[in-house]
Amino acid sequence: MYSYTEENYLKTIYKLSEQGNQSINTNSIAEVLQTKAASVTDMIKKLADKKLLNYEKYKGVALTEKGRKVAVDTVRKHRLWECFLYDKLKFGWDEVHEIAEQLEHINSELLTDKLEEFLDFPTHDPHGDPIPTKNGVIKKSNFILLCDAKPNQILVMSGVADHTAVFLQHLNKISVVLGTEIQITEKNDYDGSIAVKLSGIKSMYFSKDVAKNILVKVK
Amino acid sequence: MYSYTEENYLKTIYKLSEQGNQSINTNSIAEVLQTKAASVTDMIKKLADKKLLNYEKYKGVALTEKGRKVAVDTVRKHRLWECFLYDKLKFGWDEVHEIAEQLEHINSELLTDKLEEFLDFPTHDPHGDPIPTKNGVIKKSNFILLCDAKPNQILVMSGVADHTAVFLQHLNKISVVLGTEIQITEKNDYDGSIAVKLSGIKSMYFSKDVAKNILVKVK
DNA sequence: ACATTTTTTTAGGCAAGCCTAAAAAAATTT
DNA sequence: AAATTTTTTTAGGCTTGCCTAAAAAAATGT
Repeated sequence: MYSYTEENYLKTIYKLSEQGNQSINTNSIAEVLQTKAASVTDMIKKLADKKLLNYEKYKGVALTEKGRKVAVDTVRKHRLWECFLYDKLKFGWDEVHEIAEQLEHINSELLTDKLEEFLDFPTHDPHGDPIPTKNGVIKKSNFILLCDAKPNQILVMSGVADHTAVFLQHLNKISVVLGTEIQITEKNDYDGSIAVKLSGIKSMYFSKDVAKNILVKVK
Repeated sequence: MYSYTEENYLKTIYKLSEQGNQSINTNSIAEVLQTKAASVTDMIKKLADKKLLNYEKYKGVALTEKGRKVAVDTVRKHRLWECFLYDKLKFGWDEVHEIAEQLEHINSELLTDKLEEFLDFPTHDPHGDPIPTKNGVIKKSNFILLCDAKPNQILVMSGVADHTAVFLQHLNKISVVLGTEIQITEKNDYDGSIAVKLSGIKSMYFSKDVAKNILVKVK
């Protein structure tokens, strides 16, 4: 239906909208997609012709409902494939993204549905991101950043704000995975670092850089 | 590494070579790939430049060892994905080919290896075709055509010569699947039809068209 | 052997998706 | 408000993979 490239543009615009930006500008799309502004303008025109987004010269773009559906479906497929790679093929959570970038473009509604069933209708991917339903509904998670959480509560590691492989590998090294219980024992205003207790046992320090990229919920 | 299109050309040339043809001509490639002879000449030149095949003007082409490896690996991935779709996602054997045509181009050696392990190292795909090993070795099956088999022996349905969805659906309808026991009770020279007994119970007739597209081995 | 048909290649062109360089519009600074 | 900077768009060009039409080579028929 839509090309690999078109789907990637739509997905990128969708994700930029989610991050609060109202209307998405050419340069930010170019940056995410590692391409040039002129190429983005070309593609934007094409997608506007196909009614996938609204575009007014020099004013940025916004997805139409049609465009949003395509984008969300691509995200859905991406996250389902990540679950498959992680749960069934035993890939690490730092390895699944790249392969899912390819798999998300496989075109078969029946395949997506059967995959979802095979995985037992997962609600979140291996990074804690919610999986859109077939109808395009995404349940907003009520996770908070670890750096914003109150001390002493028992928190459950539920997701990441930084999805890069290096960050995920760092979390592996310090044994923080989805489901790990975290209790903040001390907050340092000076550098934003925190002292934590993991699974009620292991005490350690998290730098602000780490604390601001871990999503938790109160147990 | 190689594009979707390049892999499809190599796979097509490989399959035409397997069917006995020594050197593969332009028109036959065009026919399989549903394209024009001029386009094939274009691509052949490109693949020859990349040392994936040997090409002499007007003399047809033959894969190099390098080209054969790419082709066989594509076949390997295709058949492994077919197993996944059939065994794990419960697709019918008439539905798996089309989706595997997309999945076979996913580029990750680790993924292929982990998929193979997850499927428990299958040796044959849902149509009875052998799965190449990681090193590119394909075990030649010693299956024979049902129409060439001797009467009264107990035969085991082991593969198909015709891979079209209509034929596979027809086999579904008459309850012939991989593993079904078939005994030829009568051969009719006039029209090539045969009388068979399925699983030692059900008697029925197979037309020559059916009998010549079923592969069996002697039990 | 020569004429005809078939196959293959060449030539030139098109769409998708990318690029650079230049122009135009918008935003920012002074 | 004018000048400067940044952002965006346009113009023109590239590669990949496809096409049609015409030319060239090979195969076939007489």
